[in-house]
Parts: sequence; C-alpha cells; structure tokens
Amino acid sequence: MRTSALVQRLDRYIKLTPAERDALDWAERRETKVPAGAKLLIEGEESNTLFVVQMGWFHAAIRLANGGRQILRFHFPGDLMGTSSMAWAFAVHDFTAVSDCIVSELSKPNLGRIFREQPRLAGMLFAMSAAENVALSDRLTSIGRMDSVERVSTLILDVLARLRVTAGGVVDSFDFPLTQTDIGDAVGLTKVHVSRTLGKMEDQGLIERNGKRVKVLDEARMITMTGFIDRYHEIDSEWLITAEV
Amino acid sequence: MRTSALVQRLDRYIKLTPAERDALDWAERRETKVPAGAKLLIEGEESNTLFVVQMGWFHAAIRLANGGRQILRFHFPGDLMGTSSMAWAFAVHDFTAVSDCIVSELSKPNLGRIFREQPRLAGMLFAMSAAENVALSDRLTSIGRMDSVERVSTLILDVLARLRVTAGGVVDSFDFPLTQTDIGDAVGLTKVHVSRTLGKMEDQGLIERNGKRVKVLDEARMITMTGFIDRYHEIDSEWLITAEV
DNA sequence: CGGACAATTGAATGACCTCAAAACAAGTGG
DNA sequence: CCACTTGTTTTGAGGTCATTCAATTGTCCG
Repeated sequence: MRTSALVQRLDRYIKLTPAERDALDWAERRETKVPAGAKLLIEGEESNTLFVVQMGWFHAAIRLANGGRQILRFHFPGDLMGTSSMAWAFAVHDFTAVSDCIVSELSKPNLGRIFREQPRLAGMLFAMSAAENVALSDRLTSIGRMDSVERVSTLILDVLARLRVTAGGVVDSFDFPLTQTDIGDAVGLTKVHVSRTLGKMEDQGLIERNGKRVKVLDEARMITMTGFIDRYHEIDSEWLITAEV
Repeated sequence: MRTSALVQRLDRYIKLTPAERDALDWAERRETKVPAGAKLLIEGEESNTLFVVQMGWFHAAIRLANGGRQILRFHFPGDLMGTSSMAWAFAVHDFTAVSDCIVSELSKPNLGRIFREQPRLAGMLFAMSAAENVALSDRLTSIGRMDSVERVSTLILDVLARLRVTAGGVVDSFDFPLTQTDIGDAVGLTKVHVSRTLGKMEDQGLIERNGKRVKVLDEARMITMTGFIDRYHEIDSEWLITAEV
C-alpha cells in the first residue's frame, strides 16, 4: 500500500517516528474514489469521520437561505478534511470533489486515540489547522477589502501555494478545474463578473489562459497588489518539543 | 485567586477533572491589565505566548498594504487568543483591546505540555478552535454573499451569541463598544455606509440604539434573513472519550 | 449534428464608495 | 463654566464597480 498523503505531509514538517507512522496507518481506513462533481458529505448530515485527501481537489462550501453558495476552502492531497466539524456530530459544510479524487477515512474516535497516544501528532495537526485558518482569514480579508482583480489574484496565488506544498518544485501554471461560477462563489463575485475580471487580468498581463489551464505571468505584481503571504510553506513546531519548564 | 475564565469555559463543555484544572492553573501565568484601545500584540512581532481573556473584549485584525484593516475575530472572556499563530514564531494578527481588559498568558511550550499530559484538554481546545473557525467561515459567507443590513445583522447576532456563552441567561441588549469604523472593518463596509445601514435597521424595527447601547428588537427576523447559526452553544466531545476500537 | 453547459459580451440598474460638510459627543485646559 | 480640541456620527451629492437580465458564442460529449 502507498504511504498516505497525510503521512507525507506531516513528514514534510516534522520527521515522524515509526510509532507515529504506525498510529496513522492504524487510524486511516478504506480508500474510496470520488468522481469529479460528486459530494462526499452534505451539510447537516450526521458524520463521525474526517477524510484525508489522497488525490485530487475538493472544495468545502456552505449553502445560503437564498439559494446561493459560498465556497470556503479548497482541499488538496495531504489535507485532513472536516476538522471544522470536530465540534459537532454533523457536517457543517458540503464537500464536493472538484476533480476525480481518492480519499481515506479517519474516524473522530480514531483521532481521539491519536490525541491520547501521539501528542506530537495532535499538536502538529493543531498547528496545521491553525495555518489553514489563517489562510481562511486572508481570504476573508481579500473578500472584505479588495476589488475583483485582487480577489481573483488572491485565489490564484493561494492555489499556487497549495500546489507547491505537494509538488515540491516551483509551479507557475496549472489546470484550473473550477468553473467561473465556482470561482465567483469562492471570492464573492457573480460568474459574469468573474469572466470580465479574468479578461481584464489577461489584458493587464497578469495571467494567460488556454482552456482550463492558467499560467501566472506576473506573480510579483499579484503579490504586491494583494499582500499575499504563503501560509503553507513553513509550520513551526518548536513549542511541541521545547523542554519542560 | 479567581478561577481562570478558560477553566470556566472548558468546564461549561466538559466536566474537568482536578488534574486537568491543576494543569491549566500551572500553565497560565501573570495576569495583566490592558486598557481599551491598547494593542496587546502587533502583527509580525515575535511571540511565544497565547493569551486567555479574563475580562473585556478584544479584536484580532490584519493590516492591508493600502492602509486598510480587516477585523477578523472578536475575543471574549474564556477565549484562548492567538491559536492562529501556533504555526509560526510570530503573530499573524494584531490584538487590540476594545474595552478595558484583563488577560493571562499561556506560553506555547506550556500548551505543548498540556498536549502531552492532558489529551482531553488538547482535544477540547482543538474542538473549540474548530468552532471558532466555523464562526469565521460564517462571517466570510456573510461578507461574500450578503448585503449591508445582513452583514451587520450577522455581526450583531454573533456578538450576542458570544455574550450569552459567558452571561448564562438570555441577553437581548448590550454595550457595543465598537466605533462605526470598527464595524465597517469587521464586515467589509465603509464607516459612512455603516452609519446608513444602522439607521436603516432602526427604521426597519430590527434594532434600537441609545448611545453605545444596542437592543435587538427582532432577533427572529434577523436570524431568518441571515441564516445565522449559533456555533458556540454546544461543543461535541464524544469523540474524545469513545472507547477504543 | 444536437443538446447541455460554460464563457463572453452588452446595456441598464443599483449598492456601496468617495468626497465633503455639518452636527454631535466627550474631554481638556483656561 | 466656557472655549477649544479631537473624534464619531450623520447627511448630501455624485461617481464607480459589480450586479442583473438577456442574448450570443464557444466547448464538450453523446
């Protein structure tokens, strides 16, 4: 069996001990395939598990009273999906596969056991979820205080940063499987305006498009424009191992 | 010495054991006063501690390249502030006292020790921070997809829900120490438009204002309008104690 | 070749913003 | 107690960016 993407991710930040790897191996179950467009979990549904993305992209979204939708996060290989629902017995968001995906399950009680027996892993998961939430704050800031070009730029930079965590090397172009409706639901714009905005970004020489493929041409300008910070590059775990006082 | 607001908060969700109380007592240090308007921590500053709010309100904000500001969260007594910075050695947000406050410190290494020795507390903190982040998602949704009246309503309902966690009984009016500039920075509007929006909400019979005091007149309508859900009322911790498989 | 989505484009409307001035509130020092 | 300062809130007028509605083009797949 291939090593879990979660193990690889954690191992990227801290060197895992064999015991820790075993604990994760034991906790993770049942790989399943999820085809593009399918919903893994529906908001409000009872749920006792988290999911580890092994392959593909997901997004987490919430539905509105008026029929609208807000996409909150994107999940990539190595992400532990569903930590937001840890405080309740039901799912607080929808999870939809953006591309064809493979996930494995990690039940909440199994996570509980990890908390009891592998505190370093627990701490690392805590820190990683903190990082993810700061990225969420960044997007909130983008939506609350920036115009359309800046919002879409933030999204693209964010995706780029996430892809680089797994890809290793430098990535400057990627397949963007989202429809413009999806992009709009993620950054708080209508699909019509997303279309105009992408066009404008091309005119300004920020990006280039070929079908679903996006190439970032002027990353530096996009970064200064948005104040983007890559929150995934580094995760500090000093506090976990510092000698006791 | 008074029992820490964090202990009270945790005790509200799970009954703490004496050992757990001791661990928290040991970990929390130095109460300090922070006058209204003062900054407890500045974005980018090196920081090795979290803070427990014992009294008063804080807000967490991030500064923008263009001089603007986005207020991300509000922190109330019993909140553990700064968990978002767990993944780095520096603060990712400003923390500003909205009213006169008292805080105590909880160093990151001490939190590390809690993770090692009190897994149930660690799990509970994880779940609580998840709940907080869902509330943040809710605000993102509000900013991304709702109009001004709905955004301000969401904010007021959110504050109300937070106050009720500590106050115990039902609260329907409270002192709102924020300026309209602050409100605008929290919900993504200009202060001018916040003024107009609050006026409109009064006209519509949603709220009533006397100076800084706000009374919610039609909570039901505000809730249906925004689809607001109180994320703080209940925290599930079943997964922490479920028997091992 | 159709059929279903997705993307683009245009025109008109509207929500929120900017700029600017005035009214109000609270504190400070004379 | 009043004049003055500083900051907040309110109100008005005009401008801008994003939305809405509607029609057209493009793309993928059966």
